[in-house]
Amino acid sequence: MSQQRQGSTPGDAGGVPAFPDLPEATIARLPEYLRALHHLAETGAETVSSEGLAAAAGVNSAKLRKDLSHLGSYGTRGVGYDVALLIDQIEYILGLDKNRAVCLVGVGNLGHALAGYAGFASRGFRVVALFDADPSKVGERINGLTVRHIDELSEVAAEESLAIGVIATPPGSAQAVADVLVAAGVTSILNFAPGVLSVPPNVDVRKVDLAIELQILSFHEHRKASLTALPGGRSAAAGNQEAFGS
Amino acid sequence: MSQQRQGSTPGDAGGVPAFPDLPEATIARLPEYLRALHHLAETGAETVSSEGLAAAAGVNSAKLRKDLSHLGSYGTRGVGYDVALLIDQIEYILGLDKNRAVCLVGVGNLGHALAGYAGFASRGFRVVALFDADPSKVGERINGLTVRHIDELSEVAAEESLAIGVIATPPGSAQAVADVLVAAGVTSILNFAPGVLSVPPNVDVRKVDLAIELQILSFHEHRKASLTALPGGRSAAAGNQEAFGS
DNA sequence: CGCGATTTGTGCACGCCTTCACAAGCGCCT
DNA sequence: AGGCGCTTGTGAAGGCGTGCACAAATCGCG
Repeated sequence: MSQQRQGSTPGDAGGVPAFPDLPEATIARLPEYLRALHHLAETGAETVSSEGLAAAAGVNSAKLRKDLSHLGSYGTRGVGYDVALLIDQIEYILGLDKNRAVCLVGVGNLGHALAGYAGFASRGFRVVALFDADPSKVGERINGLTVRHIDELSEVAAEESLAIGVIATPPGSAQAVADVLVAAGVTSILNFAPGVLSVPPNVDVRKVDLAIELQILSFHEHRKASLTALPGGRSAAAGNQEAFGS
Repeated sequence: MSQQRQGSTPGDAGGVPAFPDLPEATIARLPEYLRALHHLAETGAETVSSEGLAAAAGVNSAKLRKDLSHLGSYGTRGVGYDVALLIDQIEYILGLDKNRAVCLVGVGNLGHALAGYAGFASRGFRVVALFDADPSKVGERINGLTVRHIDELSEVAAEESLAIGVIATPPGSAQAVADVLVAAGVTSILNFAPGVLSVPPNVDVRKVDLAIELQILSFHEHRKASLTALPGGRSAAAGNQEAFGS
């Protein structure tokens, strides 16, 4: 994933710290740390060691310390990290204090589920509008929202300041929907449709392809099967995660 | 993702080629190449150049050539790659010629959608069983399958030689379900529940966390917002993909 | 048969990320 | 007040992945 970044924004206004220049790999892990921290906060923990948090997030403790060091020194040597403070910091960096509005296009099988997915609301995202191109779906109510026709997208975007759009349409419609989203001013897209989207350079696209995940697992199955059929009964370990007392 | 691998399996039985030692990054891209190749095959193309296939898959052509070179020389200089041959090769490597059986645990909001997701069946995976712990869900019919109680999982696994399990339960149940799957002999797990799973080293886990994807996009929104508020109106490009004439 | 156009396969250099190992800093206990 | 144990933050090394640039190979045409 070849994201690139360059703004270190040295002297900035207000009391907010300058926007740090985080490695992409770190960014991808921050949400995982955040989830683990929320879990710890619920159990009443005031502080965590890098070792403890790393275990809860399924990573190496050195990696975790380096990641957190990129956003400043919020730990205390000999003690650990202040859970509440770290949560605030990560949420600020991720921009989750904005309670971002998300719209979803494509209310088919998958879109239906996403519209009702509790994990979005509980982690700072509000699904504010549902769209579909199929007239027979327009008007349907899902989880308190009414499905609207995709032609209304630009109007809604103007009212709600939509920044993030989710595409859950069949592959053939994905590019057209992306074009509509971009035209409406959406600058971040989460795409569940297989295929490559073409968007302007200022728009971010992340892709989730469920079949690809299965295919990768299938490869490892194939590999494991061809290994166990051989002499050395090597354990052939692969990407696991550490324990996490449920 | 710290997968590791070591078996180059030098001299092997039968006519099948020795199992190559592919970089993890390459493996993750093979499914994307495969999808693009199928698309090309439908349009009647006999051969593709690395440039053309790379564009269709949204990657650099040099990267594509290096990836393909890892699985052997299946291209012809001056001509390109044989589409049908390459499809067979990639499907063999990914183990998709086995038509793998998949079971799904957790028939809630998301699980319901996954059970009916057409993208699985169309790409070599058969969802053969649905499970849930909630007695009120057991017996429900979804897409031609009947939801069974999770206690029956081990019996079904014995009949169907299940290798891949999908977890779509609430976070609190995910670890328990993983334990059941592992006990039943499942060695690959696709986990949609937030949190870290603890499994034996021979079991592969891939995680898909929809909220994390949104959080990463939210970060980029935050970054872009703090950049546009500054002097140099840099374009601030990020991970896009190339065109793909639909 | 030879030549030019085209495209693959790959050696090499560069940069990012991970991991180790340790110095610096903090709190607690005596 | 001093010392001791614990934990963070980071310098340095190594590995992995990417992309360039070019040699090697193949086809088609005259």
